[in-house]
Amino acid sequence: MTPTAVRVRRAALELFAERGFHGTGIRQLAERAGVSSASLYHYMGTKEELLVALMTDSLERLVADAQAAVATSSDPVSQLEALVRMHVTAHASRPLDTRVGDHEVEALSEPARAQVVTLRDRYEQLWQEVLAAGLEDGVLRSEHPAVARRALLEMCSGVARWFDPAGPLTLEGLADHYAALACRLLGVSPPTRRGGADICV
Amino acid sequence: MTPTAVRVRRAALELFAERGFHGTGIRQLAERAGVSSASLYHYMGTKEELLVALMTDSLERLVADAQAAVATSSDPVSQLEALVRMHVTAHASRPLDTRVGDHEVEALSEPARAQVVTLRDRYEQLWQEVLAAGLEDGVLRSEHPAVARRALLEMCSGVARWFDPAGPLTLEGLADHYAALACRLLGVSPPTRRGGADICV
Amino acid sequence: MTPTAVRVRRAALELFAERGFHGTGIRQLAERAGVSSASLYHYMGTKEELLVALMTDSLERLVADAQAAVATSSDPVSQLEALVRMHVTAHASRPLDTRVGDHEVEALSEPARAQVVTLRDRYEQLWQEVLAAGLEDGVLRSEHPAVARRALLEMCSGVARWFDPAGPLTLEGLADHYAALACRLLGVSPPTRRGGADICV
Amino acid sequence: MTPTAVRVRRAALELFAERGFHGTGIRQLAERAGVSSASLYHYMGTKEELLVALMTDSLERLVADAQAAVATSSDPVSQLEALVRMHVTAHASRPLDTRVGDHEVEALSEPARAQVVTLRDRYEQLWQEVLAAGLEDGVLRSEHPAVARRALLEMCSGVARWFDPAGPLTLEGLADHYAALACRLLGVSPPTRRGGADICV
DNA sequence: GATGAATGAGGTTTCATTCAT
DNA sequence: GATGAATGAAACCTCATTCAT
Repeated sequence: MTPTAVRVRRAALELFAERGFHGTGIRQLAERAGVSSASLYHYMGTKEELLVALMTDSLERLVADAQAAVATSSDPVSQLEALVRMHVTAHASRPLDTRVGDHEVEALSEPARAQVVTLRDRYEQLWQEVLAAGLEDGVLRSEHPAVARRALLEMCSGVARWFDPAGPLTLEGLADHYAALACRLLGVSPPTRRGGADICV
Repeated sequence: MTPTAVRVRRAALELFAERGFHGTGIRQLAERAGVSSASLYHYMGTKEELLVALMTDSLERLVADAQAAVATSSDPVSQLEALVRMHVTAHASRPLDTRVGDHEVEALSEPARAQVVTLRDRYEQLWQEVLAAGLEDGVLRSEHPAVARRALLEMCSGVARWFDPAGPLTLEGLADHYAALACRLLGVSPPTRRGGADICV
Repeated sequence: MTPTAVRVRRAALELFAERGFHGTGIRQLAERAGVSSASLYHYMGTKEELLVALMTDSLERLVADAQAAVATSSDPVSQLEALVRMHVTAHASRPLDTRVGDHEVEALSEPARAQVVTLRDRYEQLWQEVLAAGLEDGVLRSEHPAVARRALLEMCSGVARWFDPAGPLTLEGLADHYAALACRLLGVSPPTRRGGADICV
Repeated sequence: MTPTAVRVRRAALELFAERGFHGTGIRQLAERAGVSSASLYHYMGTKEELLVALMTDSLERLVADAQAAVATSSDPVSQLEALVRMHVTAHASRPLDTRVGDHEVEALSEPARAQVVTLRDRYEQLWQEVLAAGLEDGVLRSEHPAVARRALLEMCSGVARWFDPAGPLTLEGLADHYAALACRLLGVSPPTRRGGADICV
């Protein structure tokens, strides 16, 4: 990718996150990227295809990272912790990607939307499998697993909307925090883990 | 409000929630409301003023309900529980309102945006006051109160994106669930409350 | 149709005939019709749909007139003469319609093109049936009927490109001329018709 | 001309004939010619200059061939037959050239249009001179010579729109056909020519 | 109260063309 | 000789809005 191509994608990411897909004009995009609006079309197909590219890249990266997270262990609790840490870190460090991914699915028309939704489902499927394994093993507990999964994801995704890297919390600290919270949410008894350290949620 | 006026607001709420403010055209609005696009202007000022009205109504109701929730008790823990129950119930039962309120603030231009942000801040201020009181009293505990407040709100607001009234969970059950979760998030020792019942989060 | 709608169609007909469909801009169209380019869209779908409407109307009229012409007699020679007179008259008096119909079929995209081609084929089918009947009866003669049909049509259609109503020839005279010519082209022996008058082609 | 230059001209001829000058984009041209759109500009001036070149070449060839046809004899009837045979052969064997020449004159801007029209007029002038000589000699007869000339030309040019070299008719046969037809059109008494053979038109 | 007609501004995209490499 | 990158102008079309009826 040429520097200009990178600038175009960066501009799109910023503007789609700030103002939404429909709220972003092609001319604003061009201005932010530092090219003419006609030149934009060397680096993208249509505005929508640009959105699809951004979403697809972001989701594919998330899926790959999730697969890697799951692969670190065969213990559902450890897998869940790894997923949460990865998810929170991703959302805190790349909030633009995730905000666009979360808010602009409705802006896509078929068949692009179906493709993106498929990717997102694949990602959530990984969480579901880990949760299901943990619930079957009895190391995780929940009255409403489906609800718990969504609540957990919403909570973790929320960091993209407020986390400030210049704030008092490091990415590492944030990930720790949320991993512990996830365990509580799913009934993992804390004392038996990590030498019983006093983890304040 | 005449029936048509109600239909216009309902249509706007649905479409702004579905497709976003910028993604909704005045003609779609008219069609959904069952009037001509010219007639729309008997029931609203501009498209943006319609959005402002929807947001303002929704937020004012939320603020009023929050004030009522806080007034039910002078105990910070009870107040927090009441806030959570109210917030979750509102988001689960009126997801369109809250989705519009959460996503479309950026679509407003000044000075409308400032007004809406002021209302939202007033709402969050109520949470902050309850949390601050609880933390000072020592009945709530948190390493990072600001983080905890936002994480809690994100988690609770999330229900607007997934709660299904036809699903297995009642609004009541959902509110119970989240009230308990909020307590855990803020270090309220469960055994001392409600006769030590085993509340599964 | 409102006066403005008529002006829009007239403008389109003139410009599409003069400069071609692709050579005519929406702004020229608007200017010629005396409306703004945005107002144009009250009277048409897209530019292409306007072209389709013009072509369809013109062809349907031609087909109807051809059916009427054929219905005037059961004698193939008389039918052919009626067809030629009608065709020549139509092309001489409405040259814009026929020029657009002849030149701009390629500008259409599917499925509109197929519809228009179907109409045109239906029209030519009428000629073919008359010719076939005449050939079978032996009152018409041709070495290459298919060639004769196309040559005849081309010759008759050509008047749209040069006939001048202010010139020395009346529409009536023109039609006479071409009817006689068609008879010669198809081997009708002139002496037996119209009392053997000296018809100069 | 280099092979690439030939390919460019061939591509332009095909596309201008298929889709018209305004309907053909520079990028389609490049693709059909197998070069980049920038490279196109090594082989042409502007798109319009390319059209002018194609038309000029085609018309100059036509003029030269017409002059040669006229030079074959001093008998107006023979000259007319030679012109018709040449014109029909040209239109049947090079339909792209003639279609572009016939349809795209309007696409030219001045002064190019004037040049092309001058060439076309020079061509038609040759026909007119032959017809005038024949009429004066009394070997050709027509009520409306101007009409006859245009009708004759339209009829002959029409072959470019339908002649199929793979069809039943050879170029030679086609030329014979049209030469005989032209004679009839202009009142040449057939019996006195070619030993009175029964020429079926 | 209701709407068809109208429009200036702006939407996204494509145009023919140039130029540095 | 060839081309990727770039662009001003213009393409078609839709926008939110107004107004006479």
